[in-house]
Amino acid sequence: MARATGKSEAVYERLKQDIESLRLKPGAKLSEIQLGEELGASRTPVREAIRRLSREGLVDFAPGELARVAAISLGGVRSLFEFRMTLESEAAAQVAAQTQVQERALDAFQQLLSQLEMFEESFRAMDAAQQARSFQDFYTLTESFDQHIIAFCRNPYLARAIREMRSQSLRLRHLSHTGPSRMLTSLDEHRVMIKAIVNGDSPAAAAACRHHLTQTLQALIDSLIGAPYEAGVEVRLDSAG
Amino acid sequence: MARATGKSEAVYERLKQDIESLRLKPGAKLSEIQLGEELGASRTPVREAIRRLSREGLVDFAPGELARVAAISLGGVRSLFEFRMTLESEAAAQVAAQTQVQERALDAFQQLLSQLEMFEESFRAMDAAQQARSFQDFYTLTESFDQHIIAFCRNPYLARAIREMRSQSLRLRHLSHTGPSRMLTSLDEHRVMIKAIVNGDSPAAAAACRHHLTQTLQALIDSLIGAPYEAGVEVRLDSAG
DNA sequence: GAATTCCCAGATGTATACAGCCTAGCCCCA
DNA sequence: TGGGGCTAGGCTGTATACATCTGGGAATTC
Repeated sequence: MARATGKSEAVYERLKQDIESLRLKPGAKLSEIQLGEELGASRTPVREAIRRLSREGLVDFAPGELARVAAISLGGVRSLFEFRMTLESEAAAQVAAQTQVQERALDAFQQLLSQLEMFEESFRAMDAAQQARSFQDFYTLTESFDQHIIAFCRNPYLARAIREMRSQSLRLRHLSHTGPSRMLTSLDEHRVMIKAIVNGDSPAAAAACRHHLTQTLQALIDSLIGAPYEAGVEVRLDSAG
Repeated sequence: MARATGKSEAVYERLKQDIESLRLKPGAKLSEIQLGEELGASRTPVREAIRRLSREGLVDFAPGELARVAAISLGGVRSLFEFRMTLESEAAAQVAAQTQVQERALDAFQQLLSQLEMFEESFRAMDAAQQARSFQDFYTLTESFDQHIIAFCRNPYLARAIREMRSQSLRLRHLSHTGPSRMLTSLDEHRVMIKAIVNGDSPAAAAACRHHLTQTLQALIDSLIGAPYEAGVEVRLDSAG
């Protein structure tokens, strides 16, 4: 049964979603047998999925021991964002250079810019309740930006590394409950990044990217320290990782 | 038979060595069954090892198809070095900052510096034949530098990414046949990097690292273009990757 | 009462069996 | 002689069996 979309892939996607959405909490035991029974697969595909998730940092795994959903620690979050800064500022710079020579890239980001400015305008006109309700559109927009960066980053290693770090970031988002105020500043930050990219200004794009990630990290940390047991999820406030 | 050093690990290490040393040539077929028989293991550990190697870029693997030793292309080599530049210049900068606050780090690099200067001095005194014969010591020294960077890089994601890129670089080394002239300039470049790190000068460390990798890439490319079939290994000169 | 030791349920590592898919090579036909 | 279809072999994906090990709790001892 060697189908293109095999069971291993299905188990992987399912587990990834469950971990990203915090449906599976950090520290939860991941028994191959139990998961296999739950997801209707045997141990082999489950095993493979767990290994893949382990390399993406969503699962803590040591040979011979029980695999567990990766813990979340303040130090780990800092490290993650620091690394993302290294990767994504470089990617932003490369993409900015790319828009000057590849029309498709320029078009894509110009279109994204106008989408963002339209949304930003209507968003600013909303009251707080409406703003809070449109957070899904906000996420769709920012995710679209990330996808563009990955898609137009011509270095495949860099693109893959960024993609692999995304899963962890997505999980953290579910702990931070971004409010309307942060959404507004984040929209600003995105606008600055996109403009730099469209203008082909690599240093500005890199700087804007670093700034955005710094602000996002700060908002996240404030959120974590303010409510370290949000949604029943423990966040270790030590400096490990 | 779940020993601490399991068969999966053994198969992985063995395959990795065989690929790095070009004993297994790019494009060589990696059949799970055949490898299992050769290495005295069953398909399961071999499977796992192949997946791990695929992640490190040493194996080209697509679901349902035969896994093959990763091809080497000029474009791929460029991408690899560009990515290494992103990672390692950042790490060098971080480690430079580290030596100012952590005595162990400072000591380690000062010791490495004196080792390198001693070797450099004696190396310059050798004739060409002697220099060519001491290339193993040269490699030991430069690898020691890489290990120090990884060991004292406080960001675990960055450290892991650098470590995972090393296997591919090691394989490429076997194609370039670094000569005494390049060894000398490489020693210089390393001395500059280490001095910047010891002095705690992060920007200088990053710049020196970029310079070193640029020079190394150039030497490698010259070598590849000059003899693209070195050791019976085909190097694709297209721009893929 | 606390620490230590022993023990067993359950988990992992590995081997092997079975089912579908891909490929390569041969044969047949125009 | 060249091209297309067919068959056979081997390969991967998945399931399951077996040996060994982990680790968590109960009983025991100081």
